[in-house]
Amino acid sequence: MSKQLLPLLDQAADCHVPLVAEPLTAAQAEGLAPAFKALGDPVRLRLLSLIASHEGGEVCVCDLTDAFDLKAPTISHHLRVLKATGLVTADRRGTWVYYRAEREALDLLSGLLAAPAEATA
Amino acid sequence: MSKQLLPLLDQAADCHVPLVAEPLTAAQAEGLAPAFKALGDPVRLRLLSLIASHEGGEVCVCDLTDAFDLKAPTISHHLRVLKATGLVTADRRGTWVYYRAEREALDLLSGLLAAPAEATA
DNA sequence: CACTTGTCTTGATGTTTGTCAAAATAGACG
DNA sequence: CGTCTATTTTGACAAACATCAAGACAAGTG
Repeated sequence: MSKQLLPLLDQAADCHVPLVAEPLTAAQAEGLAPAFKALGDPVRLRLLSLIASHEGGEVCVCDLTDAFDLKAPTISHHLRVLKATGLVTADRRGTWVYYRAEREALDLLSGLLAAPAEATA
Repeated sequence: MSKQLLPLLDQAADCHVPLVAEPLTAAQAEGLAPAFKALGDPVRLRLLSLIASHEGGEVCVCDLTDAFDLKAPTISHHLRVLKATGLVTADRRGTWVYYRAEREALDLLSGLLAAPAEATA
């Protein structure tokens, strides 16, 4: 119920209106910026894409590590950033840890950038 | 014609498919990340929102400066970042410079995060 | 041409960030 | 319980960043 799926997006959850429609408040902007910042790194963007697009909805870290020329700690660091914003969630099952994309968070951000219903000139 | 409305989003313009649908290539991610990074700062997020939501579609820098507790050079810096990614365009008319949001760029990013047509489970 | 106002550029500074090596934790398997 | 693999945490360092003061540039006004 009061599950906190979107840690950093929480306070901003009340703005389902595109930022094109009305100016964000300073508080909303501070709540939303970390999510975009998390997407602002090529590695994290690919990580999220790999996770979100993977069949079954979840991916083992071991599979993610192989897709990059980066050491495991670096991948782990980026995953933590994504997790901190609520864009993904982690779930350990035995030896392996699986990451899953949080569509709710993606929808929030997508809607924020979308055009407001009507026109697109 | 070959107008370059989306400087940094240019190379990534060929991915109109949500990142949920299929994994981004490294090149696509590198092309897109700067745009999200530009949105990853509270000040820039508010700036974009102020510009995009303003009646008439454009805003004078002088109006933007007043909305923040920041010096003019700082605002100018953030506007330049937004401009470099193609999220906004600038246009000097006489004494004042007007900024305008580039809906094409916003649509691209929004679509990238959107769910792929069908389900939303 | 001088003066004023609006905007941007340059240079400097303290903070944040991406990356890795080394060490720590978590679980499986003898 | 010891050992092996998977993942995370810690610590360190260079690169990138946000911010400002000072100065430069643009354009309108006397």
